[in-house]
Amino acid sequence: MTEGLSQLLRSDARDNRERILEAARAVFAADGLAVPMREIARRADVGPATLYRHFPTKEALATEAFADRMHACYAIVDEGLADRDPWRGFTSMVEGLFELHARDRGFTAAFTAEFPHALDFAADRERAVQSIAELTRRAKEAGCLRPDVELDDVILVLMANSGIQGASPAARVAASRRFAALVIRGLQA
Amino acid sequence: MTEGLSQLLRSDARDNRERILEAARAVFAADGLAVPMREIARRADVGPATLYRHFPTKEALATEAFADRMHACYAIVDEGLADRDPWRGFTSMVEGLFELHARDRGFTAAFTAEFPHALDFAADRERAVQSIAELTRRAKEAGCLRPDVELDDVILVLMANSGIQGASPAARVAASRRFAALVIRGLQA
DNA sequence: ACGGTAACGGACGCCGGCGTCCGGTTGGCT
DNA sequence: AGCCAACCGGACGCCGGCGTCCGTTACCGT
Repeated sequence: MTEGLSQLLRSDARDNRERILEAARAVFAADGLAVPMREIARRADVGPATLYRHFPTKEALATEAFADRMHACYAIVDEGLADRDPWRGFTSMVEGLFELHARDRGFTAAFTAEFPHALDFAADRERAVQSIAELTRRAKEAGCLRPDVELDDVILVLMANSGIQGASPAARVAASRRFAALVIRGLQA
Repeated sequence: MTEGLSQLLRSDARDNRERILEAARAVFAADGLAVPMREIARRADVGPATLYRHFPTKEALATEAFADRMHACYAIVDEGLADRDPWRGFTSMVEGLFELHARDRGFTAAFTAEFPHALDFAADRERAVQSIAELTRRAKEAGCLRPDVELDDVILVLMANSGIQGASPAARVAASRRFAALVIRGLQA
């Protein structure tokens, strides 16, 4: 869909659109979703009107900008699902998602639905959640995961991970890793 | 200090000050620290100027408003410290702090130093942190806590707990309790 | 009861973000 | 080369929060 539109766009428009998305990704990741639209426009070296023409609302911009992170999410979950060892699949999924969220502040906020009326990819998120549920079920069945752990608990720790804030992204990632180890220990049978 | 000033204040001023603090506590707990000062003034049935006269900055207001929560923090930590059983002291401390933070959104934000330049009670927090460190040391010495757990890990889970958001306070508290159980399991030897 | 003064709060100007309009520019097609 | 339409972005008006000033109110001491 994006490529389809891009083909119909004039070359300068396409360039601008791409630079806007790049700037949005960078600034969202670093500072979260609360940044002014104009700041993104500035970084993309573009006027405000151009930004608003391409993305009428911040939600639309975020949806596009986070599409790749969303795919990364799928990749992580699917990779875990593909692993023969259910427990290793489960733990790698947790670790992977934790790190992804630790690296990108804005995506974390978007994923945990801090957004006014939920992003467009709410449905996509649902799909990921179902895969996580499957992964959880398998790990539990294999006797590696404590039997009283529910899907909600996994969502819960994901939310909790988003609470880990730190000055530098590096510190966040490091803290996130330690937290992952602790959580996995707590979930293990 | 507060009572000292209150004695010197005229009766209407004292009333207003108290109503402002009450309103601030309520609205901070429910909506966090991001609420406009004027909203607090409205709820306290007071003009903006009066609010600013009593508390020149939002930081000053928050410091006063959260004083009681801070005392509750101390109480929880000291209670844990007073317990004969180091492990039970440690776990009750974790559970107590988790619940306190789950009940009050604003205090959580303030405690995890989300505030611009840290609240005045940064020193107080330091004191609490030292008590937590002592509690951690004892639990580790008793062989109940895993030996590789550091103070930072306890701080880490406290931060993580602040990431748990929910529509209703009740939901937050419930989620927080489950999280506490999970964390304690992960920390146990 | 009455004067003096502490305290109140409505009203003001400032600032920064928002979303949009329109004159100018530039890409693409003949 | 030249035209047209798509596209750009500076500039505008709006809004909401901020912090302060000053005329008015009402508390307290005599």
